Amino acid sequence: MPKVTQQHMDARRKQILDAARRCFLRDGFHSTSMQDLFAEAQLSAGAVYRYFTSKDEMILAIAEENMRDVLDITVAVATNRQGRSMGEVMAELLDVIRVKAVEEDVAGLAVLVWGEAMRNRSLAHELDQLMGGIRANLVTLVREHQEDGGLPTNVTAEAIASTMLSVLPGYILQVALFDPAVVAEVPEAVRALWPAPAGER
Amino acid sequence: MPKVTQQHMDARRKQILDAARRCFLRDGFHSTSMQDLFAEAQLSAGAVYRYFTSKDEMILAIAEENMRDVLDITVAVATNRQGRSMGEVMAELLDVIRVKAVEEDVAGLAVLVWGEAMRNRSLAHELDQLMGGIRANLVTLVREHQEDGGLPTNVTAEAIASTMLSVLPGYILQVALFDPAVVAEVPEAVRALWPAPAGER
DNA sequence: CTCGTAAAAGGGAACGATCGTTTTATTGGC
DNA sequence: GCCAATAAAACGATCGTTCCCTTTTACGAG
Repeated sequence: MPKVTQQHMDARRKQILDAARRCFLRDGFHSTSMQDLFAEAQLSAGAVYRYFTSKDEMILAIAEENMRDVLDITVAVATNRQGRSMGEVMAELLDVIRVKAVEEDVAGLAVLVWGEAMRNRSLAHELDQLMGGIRANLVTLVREHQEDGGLPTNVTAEAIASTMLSVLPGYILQVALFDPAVVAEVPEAVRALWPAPAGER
Repeated sequence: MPKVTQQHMDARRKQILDAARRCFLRDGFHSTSMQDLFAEAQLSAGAVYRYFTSKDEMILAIAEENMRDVLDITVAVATNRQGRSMGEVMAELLDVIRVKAVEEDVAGLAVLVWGEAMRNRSLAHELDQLMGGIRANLVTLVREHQEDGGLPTNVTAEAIASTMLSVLPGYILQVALFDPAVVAEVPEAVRALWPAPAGER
């Protein structure tokens, strides 16, 4: 017989996760102490440990949430193609990521997750699946643009998609760590590098 | 009046740094304890602290060494251009990085450094300078290939170079964390995406 | 060449601090 | 008056680092 409503529990959980996000972004996963986190969440140890059994579980929850966000972004952008060139799709993807980086620090968290995946095999596996999912979305796009002449056909669609995919972490890294002005021109360049074929312009 | 030779001290320092590299790659910077490191180096605490005043100093030394390695690689590849297409230069760069990733774990260490830069502003600044240096090398290459028609001229050379630069972290991330087969085709695709202009083939 | 010596290098126990977590005590709604 | 929810103190473990003692080293004197 719960004493509080489900929505209250959900709100508490969100309150804790939001505080954890801020702490982790400020100090990194392992330099954030649980004491820091309690203070940030304005809760006691007992309260937090009622919702999460360990620090690792919180790290995992936040990492997975961030990976879901990134996948959702790419699916949304890749689905809405309607005759745009490959460069236009990629440029929009980068722009959306930049916005989400400013609003929710999606980029900074992603960089932290990469580092954590280096010493956490299951997290690395989840990251592998995330990137595999993004690549799958890109492959179908690439294939369409190979057929209409917008992309070379002497290599596989998978190879080109992997290259497009490789642009994302570099962009995310720079948005997370440096002045955004450094990569401000990249979407524009991406559009120029992979325009619509001459016949369709 | 030193009591041991300089080369002995250099050897000890290298012995410690090599052990630290292995530890950091295995457990990450902050989950590696100094005790782990003493055991890996087969030295006592007193011995290690004679060569490094703190753990952070060791992290910094290893991070800077790795950044120097990456810059050296790009300078070497970018200098040896001799009429190759932009795609060929980038493909060779990726291939060299893959080899160095297997031999010396350059890629894994780079991913760790990115994460550390998130909570260390001076390290982030050094990383910014590293990427700025790589971009500077790419800009001159891009400019040449814009002139011979191999790359579009409706965007700046800096913008295109930034895009090329963005491919590197994504490639490094995947080489460090996943099966290398995942990105095996990328160099080939890069060659196809940015070939020499038709007139020069 | 041999030995004595000063000083640096190395070993390892021990330090206080802080870690993540658990336990205990108290509160407050039903 | 019960019981979930929270707060706060306390836990043992382990952290990075320091201290002190022993060993090893280079080098000058005989």
